[in-house]
Amino acid sequence: MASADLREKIKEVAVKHFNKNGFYGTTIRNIANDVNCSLPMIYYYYKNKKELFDEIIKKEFFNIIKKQVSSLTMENVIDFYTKFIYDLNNLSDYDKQVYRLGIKVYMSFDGDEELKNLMDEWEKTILPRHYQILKPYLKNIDNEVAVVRTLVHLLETMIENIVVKNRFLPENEIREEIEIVLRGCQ
Amino acid sequence: MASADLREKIKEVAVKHFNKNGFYGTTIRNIANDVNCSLPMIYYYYKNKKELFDEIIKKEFFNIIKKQVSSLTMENVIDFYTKFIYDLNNLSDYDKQVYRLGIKVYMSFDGDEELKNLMDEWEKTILPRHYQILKPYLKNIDNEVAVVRTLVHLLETMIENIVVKNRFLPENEIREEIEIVLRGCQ
DNA sequence: CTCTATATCTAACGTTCGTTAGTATTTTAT
DNA sequence: ATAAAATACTAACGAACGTTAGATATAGAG
Repeated sequence: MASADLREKIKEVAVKHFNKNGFYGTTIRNIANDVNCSLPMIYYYYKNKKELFDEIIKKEFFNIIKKQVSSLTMENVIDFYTKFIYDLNNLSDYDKQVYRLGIKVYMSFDGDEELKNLMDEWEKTILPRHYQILKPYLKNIDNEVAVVRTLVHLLETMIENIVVKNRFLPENEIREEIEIVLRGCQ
Repeated sequence: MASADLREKIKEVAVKHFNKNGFYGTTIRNIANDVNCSLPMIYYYYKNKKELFDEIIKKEFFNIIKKQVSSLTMENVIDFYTKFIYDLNNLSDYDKQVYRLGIKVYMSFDGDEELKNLMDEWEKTILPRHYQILKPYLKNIDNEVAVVRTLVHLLETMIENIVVKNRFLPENEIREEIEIVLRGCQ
């Protein structure tokens, strides 16, 4: 097997194991078994178990998040947010599992303090970003901040449904819920 | 120490450990250390680690949930749901941690298949129950089901904020968000 | 006071874990 | 073709784990 491929395959399998059994429930031996390589090969490519876990969150998870953020606003906010959520349905299995593991860490259900701090930093940027996106459409609304907060809360549950509970969310249901919160805008 | 007390204390400490480190990251030795008893005492009161974990979910968690469900509807839905969520802030530390562990299992971030099935059964009852509560107030609304679904989604995020992320949610913020979703009712 | 049941302990068993030392194989560069 | 570097393996170490055997202490009943 070509070297870079094996390194990626290890990470891919590790994501599944960390998701299913958590950091402590995952063993290097089980990963090596599923990858069909010997146990020390994991240590050839990763310093130790923690570094493997860290790389998944720090590189893979935040890559997905950054990709998502760079998706551009459309002329219609409701269309934009509907697409924003609906597109999660079509994430690759690997991306979905990485996302799921990220949420697990985000809720401090797994991972260490350092990763949790990264997540807290990330979380702080969420509300302001959506406030910027929504601002132009919130002219004739009195409780601007509450609407943004409510929408972000709603988005969070929908993301969890798709990514954590692995459910398909139909576009019309997503749109309905977003419309209920943003009804009265523009 | 009186016998029944020790049994409860073990469970109390176990909840903290399972929350912080997950099922596999929790060791009977660490629990015994924190409880200040010898290791085999855990096995005197619980068959094994799994039974200890199971009892927390099956008895403690579902007790909290059942208590919550039995809270009676008030004349005003918005008051009712605001109180429903706000009261979570005042849960005891122990109850909050038990609730948190339950959510962890609910999202299948921990626990085994059997517990996950219990959670799935529970989940099926959520939407219908809230539909019953809201029905009288949804007369002049066309998309009844979507409103109920959106509200339940919103409640879920707020519960997670209080119980999982351990944040205090002020009553006015809770009310604002519920009002946004239920605006136009009654 | 003694017997018995309950509550608690020390010590250990066998297993599995993360990790590494040491060695062999394959690829690449010259 | 051969030396060097990269990739892979077998085997093992020491530590920690879940669990239990067996002994000891405590308390209530007669």
